[in-house]
Amino acid sequence: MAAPEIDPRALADMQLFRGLEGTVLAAIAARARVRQLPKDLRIFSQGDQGAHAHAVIDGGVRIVQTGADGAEVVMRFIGPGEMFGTVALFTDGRYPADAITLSDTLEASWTEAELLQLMARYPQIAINVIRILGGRLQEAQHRVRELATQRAERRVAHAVLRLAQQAGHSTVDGTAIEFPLRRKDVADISGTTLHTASRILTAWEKAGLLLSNNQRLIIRQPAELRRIAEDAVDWSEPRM
Amino acid sequence: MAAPEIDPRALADMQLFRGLEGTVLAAIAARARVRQLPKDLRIFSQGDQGAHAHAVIDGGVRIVQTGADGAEVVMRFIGPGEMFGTVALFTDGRYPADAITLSDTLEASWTEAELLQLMARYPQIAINVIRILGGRLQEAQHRVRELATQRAERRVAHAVLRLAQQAGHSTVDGTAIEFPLRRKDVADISGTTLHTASRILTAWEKAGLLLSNNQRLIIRQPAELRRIAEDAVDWSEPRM
DNA sequence: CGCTTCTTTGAATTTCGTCAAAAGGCGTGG
DNA sequence: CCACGCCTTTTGACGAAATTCAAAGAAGCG
Repeated sequence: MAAPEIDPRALADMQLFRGLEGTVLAAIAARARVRQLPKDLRIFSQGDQGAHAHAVIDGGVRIVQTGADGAEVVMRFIGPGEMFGTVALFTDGRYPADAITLSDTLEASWTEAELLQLMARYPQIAINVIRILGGRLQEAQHRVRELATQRAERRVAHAVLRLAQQAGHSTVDGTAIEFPLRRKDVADISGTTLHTASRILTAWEKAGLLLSNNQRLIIRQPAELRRIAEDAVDWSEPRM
Repeated sequence: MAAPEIDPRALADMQLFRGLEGTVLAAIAARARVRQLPKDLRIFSQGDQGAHAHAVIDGGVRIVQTGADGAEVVMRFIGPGEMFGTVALFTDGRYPADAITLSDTLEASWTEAELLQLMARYPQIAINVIRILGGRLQEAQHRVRELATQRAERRVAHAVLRLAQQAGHSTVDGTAIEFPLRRKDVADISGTTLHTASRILTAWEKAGLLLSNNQRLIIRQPAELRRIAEDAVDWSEPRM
């Protein structure tokens, strides 16, 4: 197991500390709380008080929001080098979603107060936070537009492509998505139901666009998927 | 009409400059570019380069994103004291949406470089920006969940309530929303069509929940609207 | 007063969620 | 090694919600 210490060079790759010098990074690393976490651990829960700034060094985290009615939406998957828990910073300090590890994960975190001190001393950090939040906001707005205007099939196509881009690696068969994805996960990212997601993915598999095996997705024809995401092709029709 | 000068006290009410002293505010006001803009003016367009930090002093602005297919979504309405154009800050400098005045509007803006200098000198400003972006992100995520899981009527209810909270002022009849809202605007914030929005609002008006006159909305029974937003009451049914 | 923009309303159509049920996989424990 | 149970996936049928199509009124503005 990794000891709770951290290589400052790992920080250099993080968006949060981009543009800082080595000595500064070392100071920041010294202040970090670093933890090795098991798979399926809940790092924080929706409504929890006491916001920290978190970052994934290795592994992955799923951010899920649950509504009063129990409906779940996956807000985001966090990979190495990305920060999370940012929304609550400097506001009411309550996390707006659950964060759960996708696999064994090495995580660093800082308290709000620490981050505040760091930002006061190194304004570049504040700029970085602003940049990160701006990017997330842009992404969220993009999703809002998708959900508001596009049909389920297109949204699923977008979601799969996004995942492939974010966490895909090439194999002989095509681009494989690293982590296991249940149909329900796909549905919860795409804003549809388990059933609709299943129908769509099955149709695509029959059409040879992708492979689905044991919760692993492999994209075989990204170009076609992109056509579906952008144009209006209906692959759910029987095809021979 | 207002000359292109600005009362520092107006800045004190802005989220962006909260917590700053009067002398500082005066300095910031001196650097601002202030413009009186006519109704329906496009302040910036999706894809434009050269991001500024903008703020509405008086009036209102509609932020609209348009997809490749021409579908429009209203990302947000900006009222007095709110900033906009924030997403593009410190990233690629390209605005991700159009900004159009809802009525005659007094607007202040600062270049990215100016804001950078101000933040370096007054770190509180950076904190404020982070807080604003965090809030916006939270709101966007909330909308994602809404769109992914709720029916049109509920979404419209939420949208109206949000607007009332954001830009409502009390009148004898109820809470009036400051800026003019076409049915299409309501539809585009709620993620539905002009027609559905019209049907829903008309039903509510018949039920006495709100008044709609000349693109002005007045909420008469916010409690009932909140019931619709949270519970599952169907006010579109004929009722006598 | 005519034109443009906005709103309302009806009817047909479609997508998608809901209900229901069965089949497939995988691991555990007998 | 097989049986059992749990979780996941598939599939069909149905219905409801909402978009689409169509058209007519209403209201503001020049």
